Amino acid sequence: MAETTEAVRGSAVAEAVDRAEAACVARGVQFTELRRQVLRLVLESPQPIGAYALLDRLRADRPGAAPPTIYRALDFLQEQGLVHRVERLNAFVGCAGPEAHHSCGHGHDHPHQFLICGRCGATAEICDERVAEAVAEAARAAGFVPSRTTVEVEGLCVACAAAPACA
Amino acid sequence: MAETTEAVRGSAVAEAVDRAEAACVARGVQFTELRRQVLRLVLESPQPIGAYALLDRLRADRPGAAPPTIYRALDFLQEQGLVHRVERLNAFVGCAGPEAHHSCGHGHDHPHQFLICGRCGATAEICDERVAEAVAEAARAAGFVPSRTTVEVEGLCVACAAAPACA
DNA sequence: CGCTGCGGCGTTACAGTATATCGCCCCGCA
DNA sequence: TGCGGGGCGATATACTGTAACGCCGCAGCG
Repeated sequence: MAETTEAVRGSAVAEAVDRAEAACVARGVQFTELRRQVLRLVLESPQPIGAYALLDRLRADRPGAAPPTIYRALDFLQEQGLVHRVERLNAFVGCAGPEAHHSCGHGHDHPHQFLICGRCGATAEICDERVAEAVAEAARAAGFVPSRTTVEVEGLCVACAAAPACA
Repeated sequence: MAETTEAVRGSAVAEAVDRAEAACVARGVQFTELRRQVLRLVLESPQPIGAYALLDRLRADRPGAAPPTIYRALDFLQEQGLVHRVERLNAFVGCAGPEAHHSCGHGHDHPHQFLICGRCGATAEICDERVAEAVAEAARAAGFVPSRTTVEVEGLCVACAAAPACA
């Protein structure tokens, strides 16, 4: 059962990595083996994962990996919109379907918001146009020219809200 | 001129500290000398200030201060809504007029948003109801029960946007 | 009075996050 | 062949944050 789940997840990850590679090729940027490995590790994590946890896992393949190794790869993946940073957690998540946002007219840095469960740690990415719009308008009203926006909500996910008594 | 400005700032800070103390007394929480000093230091900084920069300044008064000293004080001040953390900067700012938000019906953790200038580092706090509303609604639409929300916009402030050519 | 519990704080140690810098290699290009 | 840039290895270091222990003052209480 767990095997099936992991196999499914694994193939979904593999497909996402392949799509990412195709996108990078199309943009004329280098999708190297290191970047592929790091993206795979981020996508394989069911929750946001810290840079050093990522580094530990990367060392299974690359014993010599050091902090700059992982940070350089993460910087690249963020620039390409394949990975997002969750500021509240100092951690990283794979982007949910970046190509969908491109087809919606957004660039690599498409608007997004995070819903972070304070109990189980699950983090969902949503893409709400009204939120993005309201934030952009509030900024403009202050004479501010926005470039990148962070919206992160901490609270209880559906599952945890339904079971409030458990420790 | 600079003296006048600093004196004005200084007295404004002193008044804000006094208001904070009154609020804490009214709530039955302890506004100790350490907490007063840390709040003053945060308010005196024209920009968001890091925990360790704060610690350095605190040591002028308290040579023995260590990281836990500053973090405990900051935790308290955040709980009381007197200080906010800017996640993107790993830094802290004094809250702009917390009592105004209370009178508007918000608790100590009133909704707020930050506009962070990527060039000069100036950080403005705004309180836009439509943004807060849109975020809360988007979260609820996903079955999520929100508790605390972070909204941070990076971009160019009015002054820096008006002078785009300067290095 | 002594006991107990708790909050605030000092102190030490450590964990986790991030960047600077140097140098090598490969590859494309003149 | 020389040159330049990107990607990466490697070392060192800076920055941010927390765990754990213990002391002290103070309120409550038998």
